[in-house]
This record gives sequence, C-alpha cells and structure tokens, in this order.
Amino acid sequence: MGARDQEKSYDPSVTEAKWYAYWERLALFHADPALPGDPYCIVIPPPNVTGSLHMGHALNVTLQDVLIRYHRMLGRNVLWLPGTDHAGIATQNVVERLLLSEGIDRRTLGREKFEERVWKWKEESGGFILNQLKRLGAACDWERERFTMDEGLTRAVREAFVRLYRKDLVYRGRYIINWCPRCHTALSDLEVAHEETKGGLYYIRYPELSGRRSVVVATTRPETMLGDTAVAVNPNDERYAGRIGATLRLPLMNRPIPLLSDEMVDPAFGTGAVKITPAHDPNDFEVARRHSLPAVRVIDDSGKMTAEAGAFAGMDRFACREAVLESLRKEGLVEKEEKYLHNVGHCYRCRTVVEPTESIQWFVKTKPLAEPAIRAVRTGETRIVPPSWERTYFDWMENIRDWCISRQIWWGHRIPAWHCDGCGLTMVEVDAPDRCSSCGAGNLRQEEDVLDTWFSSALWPFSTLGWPDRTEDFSRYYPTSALVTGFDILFFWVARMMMMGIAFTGKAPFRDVVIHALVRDAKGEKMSKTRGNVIDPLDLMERYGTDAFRFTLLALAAQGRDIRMSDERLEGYRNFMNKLFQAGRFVRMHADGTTARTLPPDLSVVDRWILSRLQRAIDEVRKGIEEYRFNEASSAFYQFTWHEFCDWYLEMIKPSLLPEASAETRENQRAVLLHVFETILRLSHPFLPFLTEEIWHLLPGERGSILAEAYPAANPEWADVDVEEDMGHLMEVIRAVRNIRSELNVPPAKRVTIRLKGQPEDLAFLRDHEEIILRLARAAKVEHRGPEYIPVEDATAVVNDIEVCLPLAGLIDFRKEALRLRKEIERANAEFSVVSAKLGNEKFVENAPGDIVEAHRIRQGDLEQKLDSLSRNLELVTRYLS
RNA sequence: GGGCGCUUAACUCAGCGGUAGAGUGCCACCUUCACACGGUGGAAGUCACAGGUUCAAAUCCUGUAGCGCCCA
Repeated sequence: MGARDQEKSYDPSVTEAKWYAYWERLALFHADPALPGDPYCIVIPPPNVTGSLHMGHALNVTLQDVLIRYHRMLGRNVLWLPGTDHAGIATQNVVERLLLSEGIDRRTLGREKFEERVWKWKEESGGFILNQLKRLGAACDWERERFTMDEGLTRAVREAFVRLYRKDLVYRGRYIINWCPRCHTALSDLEVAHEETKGGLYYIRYPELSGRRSVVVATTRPETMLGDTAVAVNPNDERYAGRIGATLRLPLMNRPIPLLSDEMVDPAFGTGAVKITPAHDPNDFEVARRHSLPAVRVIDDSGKMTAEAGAFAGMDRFACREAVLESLRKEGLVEKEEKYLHNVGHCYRCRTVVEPTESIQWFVKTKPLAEPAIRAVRTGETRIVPPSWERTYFDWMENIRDWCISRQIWWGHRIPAWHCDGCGLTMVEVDAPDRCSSCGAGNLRQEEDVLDTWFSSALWPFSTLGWPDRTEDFSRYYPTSALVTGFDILFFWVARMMMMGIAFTGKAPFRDVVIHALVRDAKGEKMSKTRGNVIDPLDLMERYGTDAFRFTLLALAAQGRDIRMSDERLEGYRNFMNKLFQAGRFVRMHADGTTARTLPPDLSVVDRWILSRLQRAIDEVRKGIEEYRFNEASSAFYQFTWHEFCDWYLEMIKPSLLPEASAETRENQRAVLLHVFETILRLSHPFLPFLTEEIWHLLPGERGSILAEAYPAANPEWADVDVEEDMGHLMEVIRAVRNIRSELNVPPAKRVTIRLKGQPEDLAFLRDHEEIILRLARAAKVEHRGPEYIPVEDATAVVNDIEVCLPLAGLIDFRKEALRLRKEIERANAEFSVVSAKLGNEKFVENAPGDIVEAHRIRQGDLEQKLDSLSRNLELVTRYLS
C-alpha cells in the first residue's frame, strides 16, 4: 500500500490534477472521422470569450460530458466540438471599459486600432473559460476548437449572408428598431428585456387649430410629443365621430397635425385618442406608413433631444420628459396625471431603457425560414426534450417577426455589402468587389455595420464542421446527435440554428434538443451579480471535488425543474465519493494481480444476488442517460452502490475473503468482487470521470484509461428473480433481529440466539446461509423450531411465513416488547383493512387486472398470518405484565 | 391579456392510475479489522384546496388559491 492509502478519506485535489492531462496525452477526446462506429456528435453551446464559468455552464457542460463519455464507451465515433463566441456587444463593452481605464475613448482610437485591441485582449484572456471546462473534466476535442470570428467561420458567415440576400431572405430598409442609446446600436426584438416599471400616464390636450374644441391624448412618454405628426382614434369610436380630418395644433411645437382614424387604436385605452410619433414608436410607425405621415426624429443616438425638439434640443430624454410636462402644465394642457405600471424595454446587455428609433438596418425575412424549422419538430426529425418545450418553440416560430441583424458596433462580422457613392448601388458579395457593377466606379465603401452575434451562432452546428466546404467532418458528423442547452436561449439560438441549418444543409442540425433548467441558490433565488448570490462553480469544485460537484448537478437535474444548489447536497455527495473510494480500498485489500478478471463458474447465492441486482442497476442507469433523465440515472447508481453493494454485499462476503475461508472460496470471491466493482466504476465513469479513473488505476492488473473501456451492458442471464426473492427474505430476517435488538436495547456486544420458527421447507434457505445471519445479526447461534414452538420468553417478529424469535430471558423488558408488538400489529392491521376493503369490493375483483387482484389476495393472506402470530405473541408477553 | 410550470416528511426534491419514496436534518445505540465524509435501528406525510372520471387518484379531468417563468 502506498502513502495515499494511509489517508483516511478521499482527497479529490490530488486526483483531479493529473487525469485530464492523461486523457489528452492519449488523445482520447480526439475524433477521427476515418474510424468506424456510428457517429455521435455534440457541438458545445459556445460560451462568450469574455465569460468565466458559471453554474449554468457547469450544468450544461456536465450533461454533455456524461453523454459524450457514455457514447464513447459504447463504441460510437464521438466528437464533442468546443469553442467560443465573440459576443459582439458584451466583448466590445469589456474592451471599451478597459480602454476607458487607460483614459482612451474608442472613437479617438479608431475602428482598426480598436479591433486590434479586442483581438489582443481575446488572445490574452479569451481562453480562460476553456481551461475552466477542462477543470470540469469536459471531454472536448480541443484540436477542433473554433471561434465565431475565426477565418473559417467568418467565411461561413459571409457565404450565408450572401446566399440569403440572393434569395431575398436578407433585405435592407428603413424601419423602426430597438435602439440602445448606451451601446449605440440597434437590437433585435429578443434583445429587449421588458420590465415592469412604475411610471405616469399623462393626459395632454391638443387644441383644434380652428374652433374651440380639442382632443385629449394619453401617453406614458410625453417627451415624444415633440415628434408627433398626427393624433389617431379608432374609426368606430363614436366620441370622435365627425371630427376625423380636423387639424390639431401640436402644443409646444405649434405644428399643425391631423386627427385621423386607424383600426390599430384601442378605444378602451386612455381617452381613445393616441398621439402618433412615427420615429419613436413601432405601432405609430405602422400607422404613419398607412397614412403617409412624415416622421420627425426628436431623440438622437445618445438619447438626447435633437434640433427637431426645438427649445428642448440637447436635453436628455428623461430630463426632457419633465421639462415638457412642466411647460404643458404652465399652458394648462395637462388634463390628468395617473400613476401607471407598464412594461418598458431595456437593453439586455446594459439595462438602459431602449429607444424605439427609425433607421436603416438589415433584416432577415424569417417566415420562409421558420416554416421548415417548425416542420422538422412536428415530424420528429428533431425531438425537443422534455417535450413540454415544443409548444413554446411552436408559438414563437409561428409568430416570428423579421430579425434585425445589423449592429452599429465595431466588434463582429462586418456585413459583406459595398455601397457605391456614385450611383447609390449596394453590392452584396463574399469577396470585396473592385468596382461598382453598375456604374464602374472604383471608390466603393464597405458597410459599416456588423452582424448580430447570433447570426454567426446560428451557423455554429455546421460552420464548425467546415461548411460551406464539403469536409469529411461535415459529412461524417452532421446532423449532430444532441444539443444541450438552457431554455433561456431557445429563441435566441436554438430556433435560429434550426432555421439556418435547414436553409443551408437541408437537414435539421440536431437529432435531439435537450433543454435543461436554471441553477439557483439554496434559497431558490436566481443567481445574479446584483443580488450578490452568485455561487462560483470553481469554488465548489475546490471545496467538494469536481466529481461530487458534477454528481450533485446530475442528481438534481430533474427535467423541467430548476436546481437549487446547496452545501448540504454537495456534502452528501462528497461523502458518497468517499464511500466509493473506501470501497475501492476494500477491494484492493483483497484483490491483487493474481485475481482472475473473469467470473468463476461456481457462484454463491450472494454473488448471484449482487450480479442480478447489478443488471437492474445497469439497465436503470443506461435508460436514464438515454432518456436524458440524469437524476434517475445517478440516483439508481447511488442506491445500488451504497445501499446494496456496500451495505449488504460487502458485509456478506467478508467471511469468504478471510484467511479462514478455503483458498478456492477466497479466490472466487475476489474475482466476483473485482468484477462487480470494476463494473460499478465503468458504469459511473460518465458521471465521475476523475474518481473512477483514479480508482481504476489503483486496482490490480495492467490498465489503460477507463474511458477506453466498454460501457457495461445488462446481461439478462444474470437476472435471477428467485435469488433476489430468497435474499430479500434473508435480509428481512436480519433486519428483524436488528430491529428487536435496537428497540429492546440489547447491547451490541451481546451475542444472541436466534430461533427461527416455521415449516422446515420455509427455513431451508435460511439454514443454508446461516453464517450470513450469524454475522450480520450478531448472533451466537441460529436454532430452528417447528410451527408448534411457543416463544414464551422471546421477543418476536414475523417475516413472511416464519417467525423470528429472540429468547431474551432476563434481558427482555416485557413492557417494551408489548409496545413494540402492538405497534407492529397496528401497522399490519391498517394495511389489512385497506386490502380487505378492496377485495370485498365486487367491482374491484371484476374490473381490476387479474394480477393486481391476485397480488392483493396474497398480501391479505400474508397479513392475516402475520397478525395471527403477532397477536398470539403479544398475548404471551402480556401474561408477564400482570 | 396569452402560454408554461410549481404546491408531496422539518428542509430540498423524485414519483405522475394499483399498498407513499430519496437525500439532508432529527432521535437512539455503536470508535466491529474499507469508510465516523461511517454503521445499525427509529420517528416523521388527510401528496395546496374543492369537485369530477375510475373498481382504484399524489398520479387523469375541471375549477379555486398561492408562488414562479416566458411572450404580448
């Protein structure tokens, strides 16, 4: 035994440091398309280059790693493709802040220099999160690591953009979009987070230009009135009948604007009259289109009022709101002010209130792309797991709106479009054109805008495999097998990959889309920096070990439910890791290099029992993984390993391992023990990569990586219902004795005599395995008695057809024993009446399936007999009480 | 406003038609030669509420209440 064996408990820090490098050295994560085996491929959801590992990643990566290692051990040709996302706005923000700390504004630096800085930053700190993935054990093929801005992916992005443009699925136009005045860019609808905000609803009077009448409009954003070009009412609103077409005077600006009618107006809101600000409201923009109204832009890119805002020019939009209200109040034009709760859009990157703004942007026409993506899920080409998410997917896809893909930032894929200032032509090409194809001018200007990061992410499942080239990887591994991701990016990412994947390859990119939940803190709160309740996964790995951490995530990963991460849970599973390690130590104490690696021909009942139970465990674990029910897989493993293998099997076989046992018995026992334990290790390797690899190598014999071993397959030949039943019975007897001992305070050291009362044939199995009972029930001897035996001074319990009697004359407290028996009787009685009531019900006997009725009959018989024995014994005991 | 989910032992959660389960915690006993990050035994639940379907409901249906999430 080495020095490490002297340590009392398992220390993960030593173990975890060495195995990742070992796997890499053996190139076990490297995929080779030329090798045989059904392909199994996962592309990682690329984390932001700016990011560091958080709980969400940890869960996400652990689930994928389980799938990858599992399929690897099944002999599939496995590829797990890693990489990072350039995260346009987020990364730009990070580097901007960095520059600012040096006192540099990016605009003074200029675009090219800025981009250089970002690249430099990326080279220096970008790979951070990938090392953290290694710490988690992620079996990624690092030789295939990709970045959304690398050369290949950039080419894929250009190719995709150009193809869509040529199919009229990408267009450029002037529309109203969501503008972030802080990030200075357009955002897609998805990037706007609606938050309920307390505000005011202001009723403002707009006088008619002629006459004394006026119209009162209600608005939450008074400052936009400066850009109003109309007031609209519903055509069916009788309050305004006959007044449509009137001209109003826009207060403060003194501009004449029309009162018009449009179906869009909800007569129930406010006064039924709404102001129309085409340049700063999406609905108003539509109304303006229908009525050919002009748009007046009063808020600029930074959220300040433009020259069009007259006296308010240069003010911040929120300050302007107050100023406008103040001016209106002075003029007596504010009719009413109400407190109002409404949803306000915020930039999902920086939380700034988004400003709807009219501008020229690039869009993807999504409807034609969405249809086949819907079909792929409807037909089952792609499965969404759990299926409860399908509805959300369909709802969104069916109501999809065009996707604004241009961003006014510097970090990202620059849109491959060139404008000719001479003739105004815009050319969209993969490679930069020399001259204008229309007028021949040479001074072309490339589009300044970059693409939404999600545009490149949408291509990830095939761009990473080499598309648009016809690579070996692509033909071997596409479509991929599973995508594992959180529900929060179902629309952002999954939906768009589905659309783009089908559009460019004709096939949906995934067989299965596995949606997992959110990781919360112990109180169930969402982790956030502002709340300050963020738990660092690396800290947990440090404290409890990576395997314990992974196992906790898996054990808690029930479908459709969020995970609460707590120290209690982690501690429990850390203990389990230790348990497994100690079991390994036990195995090593007995098995050595001479121990056979195959099962001996003669197996004891105990061996046949554990092998039978093992098959069941293998089945359950495999089924759990196959169905993405990771909690079921991990708990099946936990239960079997701890409560069957360690608690019972190891205790039962100890005598066969002692020097007293015959050499043959001992050798056979060692072989079975080693076999079962090795199977346990292989079974749990996908969950516990480090610990299993460690123990694997500590076991005797020449060993390579456990990852290269075959995953256990259940062998139906080993399943043995009869042995399980007999052993179950035996264990019940032991439990009964232990229970009596404990309840009656029999000292642990006291060796008792056990009398088993029953028909000889019912006692036969117990007689054959008496040594197990002796050992585990701490008994001196086991005696057998026929049904005529009267346990006068015994404590008793009933197990199926037999009675377990402990003659405890002098030791027994009859009051306690009577209490114990009464409790037992009460329990049996309760169940007896339930079962009897059912059997007494004719309809139950008629309608319930035969086997269910039969089971109830048997149960009733058992209980009857049990009650009989218990009451008789209680009677005996009570005699001593009087 | 539309949609989804949750409510089961003190806590955190599985189970989702056929006798209520786990982990942690709690109580008692035990330093037995793998493990005190342990062993053995035990206590603990009208499965949110109200109806309905069924021979049978924690499990299916309808409604109510509370909590949470997504979309508009």
